[in-house]
Amino acid sequence: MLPYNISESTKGRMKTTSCPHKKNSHTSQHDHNICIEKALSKAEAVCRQRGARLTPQRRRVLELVWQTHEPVGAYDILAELQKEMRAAPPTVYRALDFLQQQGLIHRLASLNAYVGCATPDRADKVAYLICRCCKETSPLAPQNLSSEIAAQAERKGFQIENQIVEVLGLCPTCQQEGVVDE
Amino acid sequence: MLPYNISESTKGRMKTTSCPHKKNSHTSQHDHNICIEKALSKAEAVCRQRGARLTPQRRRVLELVWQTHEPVGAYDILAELQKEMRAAPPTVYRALDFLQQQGLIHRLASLNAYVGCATPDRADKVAYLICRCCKETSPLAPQNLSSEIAAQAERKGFQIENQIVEVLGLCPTCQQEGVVDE
DNA sequence: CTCAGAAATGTTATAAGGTAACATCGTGCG
DNA sequence: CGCACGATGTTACCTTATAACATTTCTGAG
Ligand SMILES: [Zn+2]
Ligand SMILES: [Zn+2]
Ligand SMILES: [Zn+2]
Ligand SMILES: [Zn+2]
Repeated sequence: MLPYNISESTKGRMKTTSCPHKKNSHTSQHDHNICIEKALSKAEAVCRQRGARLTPQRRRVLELVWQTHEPVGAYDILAELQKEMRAAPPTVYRALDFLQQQGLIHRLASLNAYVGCATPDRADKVAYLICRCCKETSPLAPQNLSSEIAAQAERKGFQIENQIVEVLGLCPTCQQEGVVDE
Repeated sequence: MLPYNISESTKGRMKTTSCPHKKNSHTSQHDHNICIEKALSKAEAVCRQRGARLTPQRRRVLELVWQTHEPVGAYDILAELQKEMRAAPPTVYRALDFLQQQGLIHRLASLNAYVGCATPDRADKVAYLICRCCKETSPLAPQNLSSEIAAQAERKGFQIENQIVEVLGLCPTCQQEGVVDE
């Protein structure tokens, strides 16, 4: 058996959640292949323009992140990669680091997971709503947040490099379904 | 040797950072014992008022979190506790969970670490500036941020339960000292 | 072309953070 | 007393991430 094999609990967890009403999820309401294609071609364009090397592996990892609109864990990606090749954690983390640097994905610190970014060309600071039940994410318009943060930081002489805004709660669907208790 | 023993790299890391100019840190510019005393007495008061039980262990963990204004890792606290008693990770995490529920500490998701909260009586959502070099944290005024977030969330029918705002960068001191490269 | 340096990837091992599950203890109340 | 409940103890394990070093692949200068 390979080293770094994936535990049963992790195995096959890709795309599944504890959410009882995944049927209504964003992902199932549209042709997601289009999302993936768009993301990949945009990534190619952005990297070409910047002289960044979107190697086949990095591209593949990006594709795997984009398999769903839910945040995906690094080891979920590793498990998928291992179906195709021999792979160890550093392979995945390096690719994720690269993709993050290029703004092609974002890491959600509250979930230790990654989501694809649909607008890697915009240097926008990012903010997300995250449903604690179905894990769906929804980007917030960052302008006002960022400017307020920037103003306060400037007042203190603090030089911003990165900002994390993650709002946890219940999405409309999960509220309707009566999901309760924190 | 005890189980859950602390690695050499972690051992004694409490209160140390990679920051070359810790001398200027907030912590060294004031009588920190006052901070600790204030925090503990406030905690007692808050818990008494709420009927929450600030047991000796929980109190001790809170005290350890307050040893510094820097964020402290759970295993750093464990290491300190183990100098006094036999202790395992759940002991620390349970105490941290309790303290967090009471708003006595906050977890910084971007650092996997915890800081004491000086205003546990206020139900304010919290936001922090975090220096990537010296790790000092500085709370942001959350009102405008929270109201902007609330407005956007409401527009989407999203029910907020918790929010994380962590701004990473360089504090004034570290900028002066010429810390560079991201 | 070629070869040296840089960038990317492979490989092994381990660190660091966190939780499940079940046993035990202590205290207050019927 | 005896039981219910919250807190703590204990063992074992899981998940996430990185260090360190070897090897391969790419790229550009000469
Ligand atoms: Zn889609
Ligand atoms: Zn939901
Ligand atoms: Zn202080
Ligand atoms: Zn600093």
